[in-house]
Amino acid sequence: MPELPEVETIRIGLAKLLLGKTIKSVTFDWQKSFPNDQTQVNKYLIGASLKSVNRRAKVLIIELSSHYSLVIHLKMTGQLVYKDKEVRFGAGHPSDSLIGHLPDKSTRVEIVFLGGSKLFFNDQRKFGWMRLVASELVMDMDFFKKVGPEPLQPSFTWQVLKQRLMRRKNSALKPVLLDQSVIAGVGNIYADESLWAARINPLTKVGLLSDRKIKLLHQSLINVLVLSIAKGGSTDKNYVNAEGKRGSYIDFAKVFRRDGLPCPRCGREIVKIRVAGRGTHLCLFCQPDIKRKAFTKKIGTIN
DNA sequence: CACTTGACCTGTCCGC
DNA sequence: TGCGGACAGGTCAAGT
Repeated sequence: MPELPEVETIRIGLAKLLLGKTIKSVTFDWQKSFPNDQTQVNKYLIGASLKSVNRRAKVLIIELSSHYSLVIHLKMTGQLVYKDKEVRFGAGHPSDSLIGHLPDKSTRVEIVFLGGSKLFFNDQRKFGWMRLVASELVMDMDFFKKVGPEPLQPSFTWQVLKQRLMRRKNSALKPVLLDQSVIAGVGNIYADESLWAARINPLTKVGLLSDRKIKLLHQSLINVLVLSIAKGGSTDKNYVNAEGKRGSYIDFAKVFRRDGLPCPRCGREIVKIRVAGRGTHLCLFCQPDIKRKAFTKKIGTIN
């Protein structure tokens, strides 16, 4: 669930809360969540201070003074929550926070800083991971070597999008948008939302897209991602920011998780289908299947 | 080689 | 109320 806007929101929060802090100790309860050996942890993590917090695609990279970095992928249910000694979660409006007492049963890694504040890596489904990697080797990790362009960089023009998409001409568009080697950071929520905004059916073959449609998709992707970052991301079930707070983008979503409700543009019912194994939300009227349209036209001609 | 399916996990929800 | 199964959806590996 954490996609580009959620990870970016966490990055901004962590940068504000963690920079300059020194790591005192680390504990973990699930080997796969943090597979480094104890020698490396003692040498490069304990005693190191935090220099910067960066993001590439859906991955966080916390650079340490030891010339090592903590590379973190939250996958679907991962959370990174900072807790200062003084901060009391549960204070404020109850709907603001999903986090109660920490650590809890989904806490996989707990990092304690000098002074007593803590960073919790929670992950219900244990798909996420955190890894200690020499900073100069981070971009050599397999994932980064093949990952596509950042959609919010100015260099991500519609022509770049077109060129990346056209490597997969025969594929349905949606799975291509989700492919991190094509574009970085887009997941299920923002794929559905940007396709709705651009009025493109998710099953449309990439090779059938006109330049006009690609320009529209390009702008829609950027609009959706920028708005979501401004709203602090989407909280569907698990996602919270570095302070344990929800994001509100889901209130602005037009189709995602809105099956059965009226399309905000035409009023017809939003449907949920399965595309490449993933739940996909769309308006069949606003996002007609190009193939089906062509077929209908052909029948019409025969008649 | 392009594309699909299964594995990794746990919690929740739905039907019987 | 319990129980099995589907579903949630990011990424890699394996299969067609």
